[in-house]
Amino acid sequence: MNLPEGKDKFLQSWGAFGSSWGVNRTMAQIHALLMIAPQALSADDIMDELKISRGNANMNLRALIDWGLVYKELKAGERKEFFVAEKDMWTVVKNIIIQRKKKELEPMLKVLDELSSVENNTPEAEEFVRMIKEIKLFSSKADSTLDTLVKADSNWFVGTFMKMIK
Amino acid sequence: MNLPEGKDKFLQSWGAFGSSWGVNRTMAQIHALLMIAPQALSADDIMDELKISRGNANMNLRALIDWGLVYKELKAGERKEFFVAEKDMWTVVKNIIIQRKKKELEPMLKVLDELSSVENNTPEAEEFVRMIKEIKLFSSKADSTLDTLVKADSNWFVGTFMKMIK
DNA sequence: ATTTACTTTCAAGAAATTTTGAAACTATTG
DNA sequence: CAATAGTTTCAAAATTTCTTGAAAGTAAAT
Repeated sequence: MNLPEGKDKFLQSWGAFGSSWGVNRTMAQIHALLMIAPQALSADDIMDELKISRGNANMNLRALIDWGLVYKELKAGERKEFFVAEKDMWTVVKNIIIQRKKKELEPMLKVLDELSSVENNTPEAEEFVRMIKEIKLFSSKADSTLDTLVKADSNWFVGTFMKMIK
Repeated sequence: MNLPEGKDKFLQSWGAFGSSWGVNRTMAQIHALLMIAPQALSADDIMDELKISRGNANMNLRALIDWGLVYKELKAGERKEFFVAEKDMWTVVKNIIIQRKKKELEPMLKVLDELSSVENNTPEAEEFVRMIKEIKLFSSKADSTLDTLVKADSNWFVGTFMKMIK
């Protein structure tokens, strides 16, 4: 396979993959494009390569920057902004975990906490509270596991953890 | 908070939570409803409680059964089918991992494998292949970590792993 | 073999999400 | 300060995803 074919296939697949992971197709594709780019790209480069509008490129780039997956780069003497991807996969995954934990898991934990104080006088209410508590216990464990994972460094993940579970 | 309020809040939140995790809102809500139900529910019960159509209920129930998150239950003397949720959270999460790994991670690994044989003669192609290989390495590790996790039993997860990383 | 009870399917409609593009905005240059 | 180069915003359009409901399907009961 040659480069243009390969690039295209990667952009396609990464886009599809991303969209099943809570990152929209274009956002994932911009990230993919920047990951394989040997140097920083401008908004226009990205619009050209992915055939997307300026607005779309801009909005998704901002989101990627928010998530810590892309950085702005200013080139001396150039007026435009250039963009580079965070290329370390461990950092990429870590940042995604941080964002999604904050936006999804933590609010859920808060709700579960409120719900575990539902009056449990009937058998139905009893079952409800029992189940909520089980879910809460499990979710808190997942939450703290993720905290630890995020604090751990890449070497720990690829080294110790992998050895341990093998 | 009383039971009806609590139930409602849980169904709402779990629906929203699910939809950011690749499970559609209704599918997550049906699962939530069945998790807190003290006994098996019929399709009509589910339609009533969630105010959804028969078709919707049926399709999402089938999907939940496919994923191993819900079971059919036949009651003696009853012609209708009843449904119960898998209530063990570890099994729930495990089954979701199995499904998503198969549908999302594994195809991606296959693509990455094909892409790592792109001709690398130019600097751009070299960077491409280098990056693809890094992503592939990382993804294979994630893949085998998930395999191990799925094989491990609940106690291992809540016990050993938690202790180790704490 | 017909009725009755229930389940499944799927095309069309509704809703949610994403994308566009042009106008507004900001900052640099001459 | 006017012109130029570039960025941001956001309402409307396009696309994708989900839901409905009625018709078709299945199978137990009479």
